[in-house]
Amino acid sequence: MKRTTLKDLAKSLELTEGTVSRAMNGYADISPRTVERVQQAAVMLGYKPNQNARRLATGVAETIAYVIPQNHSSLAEPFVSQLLRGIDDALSRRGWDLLVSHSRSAEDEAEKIQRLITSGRVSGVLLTRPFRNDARIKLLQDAGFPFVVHGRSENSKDYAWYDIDNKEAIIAAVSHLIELGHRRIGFVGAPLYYNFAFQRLQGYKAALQQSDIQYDDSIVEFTEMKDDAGESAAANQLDSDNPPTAFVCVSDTQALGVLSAIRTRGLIAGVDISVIGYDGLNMGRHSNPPLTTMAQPQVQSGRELGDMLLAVIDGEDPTKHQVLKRAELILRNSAGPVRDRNYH
Amino acid sequence: MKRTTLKDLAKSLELTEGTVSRAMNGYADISPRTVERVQQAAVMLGYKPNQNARRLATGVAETIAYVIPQNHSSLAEPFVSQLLRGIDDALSRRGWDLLVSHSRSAEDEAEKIQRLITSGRVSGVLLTRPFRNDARIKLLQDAGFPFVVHGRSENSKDYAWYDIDNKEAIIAAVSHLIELGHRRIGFVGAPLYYNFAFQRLQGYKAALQQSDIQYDDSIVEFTEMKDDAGESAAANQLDSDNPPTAFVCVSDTQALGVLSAIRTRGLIAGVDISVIGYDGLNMGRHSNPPLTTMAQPQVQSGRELGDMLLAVIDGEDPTKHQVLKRAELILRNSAGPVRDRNYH
DNA sequence: GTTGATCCCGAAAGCGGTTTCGGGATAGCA
DNA sequence: TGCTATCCCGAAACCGCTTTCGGGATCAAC
Repeated sequence: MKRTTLKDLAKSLELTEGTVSRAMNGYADISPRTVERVQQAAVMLGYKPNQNARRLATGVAETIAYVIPQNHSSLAEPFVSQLLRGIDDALSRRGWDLLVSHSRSAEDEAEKIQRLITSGRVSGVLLTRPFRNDARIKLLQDAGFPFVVHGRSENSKDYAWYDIDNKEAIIAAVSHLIELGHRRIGFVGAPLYYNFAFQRLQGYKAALQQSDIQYDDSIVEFTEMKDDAGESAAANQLDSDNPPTAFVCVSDTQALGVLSAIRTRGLIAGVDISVIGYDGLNMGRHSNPPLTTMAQPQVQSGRELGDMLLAVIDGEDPTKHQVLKRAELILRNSAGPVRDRNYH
Repeated sequence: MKRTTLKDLAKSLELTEGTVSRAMNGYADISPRTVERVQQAAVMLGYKPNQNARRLATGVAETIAYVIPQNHSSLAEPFVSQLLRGIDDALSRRGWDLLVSHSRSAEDEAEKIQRLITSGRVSGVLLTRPFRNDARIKLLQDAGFPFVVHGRSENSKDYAWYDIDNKEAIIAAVSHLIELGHRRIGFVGAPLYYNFAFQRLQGYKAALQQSDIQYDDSIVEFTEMKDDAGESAAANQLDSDNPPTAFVCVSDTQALGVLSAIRTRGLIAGVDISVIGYDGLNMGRHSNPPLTTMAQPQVQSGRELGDMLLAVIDGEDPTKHQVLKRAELILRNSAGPVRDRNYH
């Protein structure tokens, strides 16, 4: 099962390894005839360059890493898969590889990144779910290592990122509810050290302000991004003296929990209580009722993220690669006109 | 941003590169004192071995590839992510890397596998969704390359695999329906070139036979594993003259589509028509109604798959690594007692 | 027929590790 | 003290490919 190596190929062609190598890599100083011969022999002998040798020699790993944070809640994970597909699309156009790495904790993640970049295994890193103040980003910056962030931290002017306008998206969601007549709108948020969570909260506040609605922290909560957490958050508010008539959530996962809480209480989401999620997960089409949500195409995101990272690795100015997308409101059935409070 | 290399380390310790290398790799011919010194210096200087060099020298890639087939339907993808986490768990105990590779078609996949194994990038391959007669498996076998399959092909005695007992699982599902009084049970299957699809069909037939129910191919369909496909399959049957009172599906994805079809017709799943899915996706908890399904823990599967592959790479006999698990019936609300046909 | 430029290719030095081999220094024993 | 066994480490080859450098052939031009 010995692989055919460059040496074998060279020998069979009565050429030098160096010459063959240059022929395969499109150097100009090789005659077309020789190139032709080499390529034919290569397919004949089934020659595939040993990537490890090539990477060692060139110093480029031709691999990028996608680092998945510890607490990606299980229900949110469909989009990880979609994203991966998109990234792989972008990379495979160049024949690059995609490494995925899970982390157990924030420190673990920093540690893993450190190892990844100093061990020469990857030539770039894709970060996700940045904190407002993110040590990983600082680490990559200090190391001068190519990276792009899916999302952005508070100070995002110096690196490449791809994000959706979180604030604007939540404003759209809340406005939609307001147009439906809702004035008491609960907010199911995420921990504020996530910058997206912070931004979405800003959006919530801004939207209320636009309509002269008083911000009331008794109906805003910050929970884990899990269905259970969303459910209990909603439960608290629904059981209170002055429950909201609608919820906006920062994730579909939590929104599904909210739907459960509503259903459990004999109420009908979209009729008695409105709910808007965030992520546009496909599965929201099958929830009870189907979930109105803020969406963004994940495969496409992955593709763009991959291309961006490639560009940055090629030496392009990271700050030239900062793209902000808009989320789209997907109307399904979980949000409807406000209804007079005839329950409770 | 120059990395510290083995040479640097050796120089600073006034030792040879070879000696330092052996010290770091736990060779016996290095005095404990020297090992100690080396290790300290290593952390001092932040030395991390260059993986490409190491891989070139040792000939082992310390990386395994997970090859995701083209048509993993989007709704089934949550479990890909879970699986990846499990695999990564297993690998990271050794510090190995996980490469994921998507393929666009069956040929593309064979091509990618070929490249992966001959380019020295990986030391093992994880296959999934095998066909009854799978060219990829043959390719890997012929190459003598370490691999393990998630699932198995028709002839599975010669390689390592991890599978759930598909036939038994469907028997359990169908039997459950039969116990609930159903006798006319539709089957929403998948293309039979997938071996799991074939096995599940076998289970369906066997279960019917056990209860002396005639197999009726007018209520069995083989569709893509997508929600839409499930929906239209169910639609056909529901709109027929003699519709089934229950469905068993080979995936949750399809089952969700079936639920839609039922709902669309003003019927209530779990009351008017029963449905059982397959996969145990978490999202089934939030469908309408929550989906009764055959489940299997995916993270755990990933972990075991990873460990198995590692073992095979270590040279263990692949045929010693064939594990068959049982799926578990998760009772939710989409399957209930048969009801008199008072609709239609 | 020289001269210079041009075209191709050979030679060789890495890239950063691993691993075998052999021998000097030390220890053990007589 | 002398001899052998043991312990450590240095030396060097090697993994397979890339890339710079230099020079022999070839060709055009004078």
